[in-house]
Amino acid sequence: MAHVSMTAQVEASAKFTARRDELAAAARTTLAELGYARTSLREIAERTEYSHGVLHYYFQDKVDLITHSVRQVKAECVTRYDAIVAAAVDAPSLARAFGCAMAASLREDAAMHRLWYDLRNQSMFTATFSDDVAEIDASLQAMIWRVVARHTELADGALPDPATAYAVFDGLFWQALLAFADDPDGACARLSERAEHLLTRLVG
Amino acid sequence: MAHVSMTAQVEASAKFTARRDELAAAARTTLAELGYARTSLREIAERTEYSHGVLHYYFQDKVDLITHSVRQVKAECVTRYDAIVAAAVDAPSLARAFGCAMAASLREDAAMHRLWYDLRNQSMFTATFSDDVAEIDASLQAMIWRVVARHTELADGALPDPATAYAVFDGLFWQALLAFADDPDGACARLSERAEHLLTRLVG
DNA sequence: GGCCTTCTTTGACAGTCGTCCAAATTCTTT
DNA sequence: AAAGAATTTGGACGACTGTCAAAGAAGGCC
Repeated sequence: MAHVSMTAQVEASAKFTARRDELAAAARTTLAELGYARTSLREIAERTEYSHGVLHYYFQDKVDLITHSVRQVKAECVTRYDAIVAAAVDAPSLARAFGCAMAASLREDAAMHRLWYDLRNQSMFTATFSDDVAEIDASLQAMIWRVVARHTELADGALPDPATAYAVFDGLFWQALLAFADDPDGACARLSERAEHLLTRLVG
Repeated sequence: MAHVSMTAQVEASAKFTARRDELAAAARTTLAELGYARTSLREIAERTEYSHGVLHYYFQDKVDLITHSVRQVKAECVTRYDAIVAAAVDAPSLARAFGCAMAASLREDAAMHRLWYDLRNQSMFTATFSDDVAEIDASLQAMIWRVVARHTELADGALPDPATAYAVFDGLFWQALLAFADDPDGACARLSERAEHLLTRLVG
């Protein structure tokens, strides 16, 4: 029954990693809600149906758990604008769709974006997540660059460099996220308009 | 001896606020070094010549102390580019001087900027410093706007809005600060170049 | 000198934190 | 059903936190 034992093992392993992801997702929720500074393992456990001790069964320590959470963040937002790029037929409509997509992302995933900015900030002090953060940051920059490069193709404009393009839209998004708490609708509307305008101005 | 008593009081008060500022400066140093999440009152006290108990003699509680530290940050960086604006004779030289000034600020005050971004991030979770943070943010936006508006005067270009201008240069600076840890010289050089280029492109 | 106000230290307190572990429980296999 | 492995629990630990109060030191005033 070698293959039976093997499938049992992979099933057990799959179950193990599934629960890992489940707990890491709870950690993500907690981090997004309370911020890194006030997130404790007991707070995370309270967002699950388990007790706090189980976290050390599935993760080596707190850093291991949070690292897993950080890695989950990446998958959620790295391909967000690719559909828009693929569907774009001319530069103005791409710019408009991009602005709308940014605003939608802000509206729907504000908590996750707060978490991301918080963790990215932490990486300046702890250096524990700095590798993961750098990797995600590079992915986001590449994502923005796909939008900008496509817009340049459609508009026959001048290209900025990828880093500048990312920095600019990132600054815009951060500002909108800060304003989102007070005035969600206004923040989304302004972000949409400014992102569209900035894309056309930056590469046109 | 009424006036003697009064001057004594004034001197005592001055001494009191002077020590407050001294302790708040130590808190600032600690926050910049360790980050908000790991800054404790005992860590702050270790950066002074006093013991940890004295902090509660000069400040009501931890929030009071950190609020004082945040307010100190403002005075340090709100008029940083004003001399450049006053001295500018034409648009290209203003843009160049602005880029150089940003790079210099990054090089000389990297720790303070890290602190500022960390505290601004915290304001999204705690709401304790959100008023102070918003006030400083508005001051910084006004500072950037003075640069951009002056450049527009000199170049006869189109004006963006103050919020967008601030967001764009803030994003640029944040990115440079993150890169500064690995490669200080390169980060400063790139920031200088990009800020100069972006200013001319944004308003020209 | 001694007195009184101001300032500083020290130690304690109640909580919370990450971590660990033995016991209890659930699930799987025989 | 019995036995074994895998999973979960909940309490304990030492360390650290913000806060506070009592004791002590320092300095000006009589």
